[in-house]
Amino acid sequence: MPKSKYEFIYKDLKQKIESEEYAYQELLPSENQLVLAYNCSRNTIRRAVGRLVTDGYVQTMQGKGVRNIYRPVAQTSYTIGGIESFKESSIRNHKKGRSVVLQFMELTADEKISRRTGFPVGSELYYIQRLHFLDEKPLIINHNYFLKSAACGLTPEIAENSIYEYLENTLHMTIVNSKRVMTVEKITQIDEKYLELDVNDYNCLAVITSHTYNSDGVMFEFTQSRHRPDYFRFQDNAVRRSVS
Amino acid sequence: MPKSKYEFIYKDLKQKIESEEYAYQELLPSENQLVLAYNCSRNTIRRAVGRLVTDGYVQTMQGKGVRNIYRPVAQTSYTIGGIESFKESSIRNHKKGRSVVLQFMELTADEKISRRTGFPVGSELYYIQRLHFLDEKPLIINHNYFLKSAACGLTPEIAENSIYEYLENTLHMTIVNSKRVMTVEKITQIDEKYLELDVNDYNCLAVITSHTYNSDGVMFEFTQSRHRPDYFRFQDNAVRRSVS
DNA sequence: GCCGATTTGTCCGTATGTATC
DNA sequence: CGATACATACGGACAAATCGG
Repeated sequence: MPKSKYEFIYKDLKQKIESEEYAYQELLPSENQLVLAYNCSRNTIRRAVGRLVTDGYVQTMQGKGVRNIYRPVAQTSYTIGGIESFKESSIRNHKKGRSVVLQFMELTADEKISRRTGFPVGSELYYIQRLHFLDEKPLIINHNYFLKSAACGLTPEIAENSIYEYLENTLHMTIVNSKRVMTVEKITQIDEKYLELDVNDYNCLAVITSHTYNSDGVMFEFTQSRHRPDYFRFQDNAVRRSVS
Repeated sequence: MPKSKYEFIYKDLKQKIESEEYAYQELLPSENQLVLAYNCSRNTIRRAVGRLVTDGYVQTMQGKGVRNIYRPVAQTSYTIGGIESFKESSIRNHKKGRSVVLQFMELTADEKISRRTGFPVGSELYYIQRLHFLDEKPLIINHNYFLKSAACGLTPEIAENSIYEYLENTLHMTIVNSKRVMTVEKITQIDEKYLELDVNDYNCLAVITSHTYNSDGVMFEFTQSRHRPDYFRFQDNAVRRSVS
């Protein structure tokens, strides 16, 4: 049971679009029709449709209607979405995921770590290095730094399963948003070894650096994800806005 | 003059945050206070704040307030945002941009081009290859395919300046959204030549493939942007949603 | 070209729920 | 408990764009 009405409508419409109940380029029912169908106010419909717009599922046209522009994609590789744990995206991509903890240690942020992660000097941190497999293929090396005061009680066993599951379900933390930067970097010896790469083949990989915040407003996680280039794929839908 | 009230408030708050009128981690005035300050309804405030949330500028906390989490970033490299022309992002990054047209031709989509671009077989297209310089450094090679029926009248001269400016201001097209996929690919001889890369240094680059739609719902542009890896940087703010 | 019907966009006011302090 | 804050939802009004007659 979804907690809100507009979220129910959003998911219902999304599912109808994905199952091609509306054809590509077809107009959805008008807002007023949807108001009757879902027995709610126009604002509620508009909120649901707004999410579909940002998802790139539909586009709205003043005076005309709401057009379905969703195309089912052949997912040849691993796709990244919002904020997800590796476990969650494995499930979404219908693949079998497995994680191995390469390192697990506690440390205190010095000048160098502080510059790299954004945590203040002196912060008590967990540092975790993990290798993620998808269908038994090593695809991602993660370097996680968690603020000990926010993620206390982490163990290698938890890290092997799902850290987010622990933070959300056991510590009852609410993860809110994540600022990410994507770059391309040279591979290191560690990458080469664990991701089974050959420098003569690819000598770079895709790197996602993220600062993640919880509902207390504290940046509790800094992560660098290093992705095998031949399996990396990041999807996005951008909306054009007036050039101010 | 912005066309809408909420957009004015959004930009005003954004500017106040960027100029650090509110400190990092400080709470913004409550919605009710903002209602008084801007002399508008609470809905309007909430729309403005909602955009700031998706921008990663603030986070809202039920029962507490709206916290500023914006950090001014040292922009060492070229940053990509929403849907922008190269000219627009050059200006936003305060750099001097210049574009050179390497190829300009008209062609008809055959089976192979259709598979690559998503345009139906037989579509009349412009194919444009351009090299973009930033501060006289070659950073991006673009391969553009434009639907002739939507972008008619394109010339190499326009392509050298700004195609989007032509489409929006002369043809009065409204560009709406763009589905993008980011990957890492091996460099080609063309990349090596024009981007002045050395295979022994980097042998990959960042590739952004995009399908762009206008307000008529037609996919009028397919573009592959190939970015010099050492200057590529893509920023993003992701929001965590319930795992349905 | 004009008019009216339809549809989305913006804005308002209000009521109620829920979380925080 | 009450006051304050954000979250959800409703209903109404008018503007702006589109389309058909």
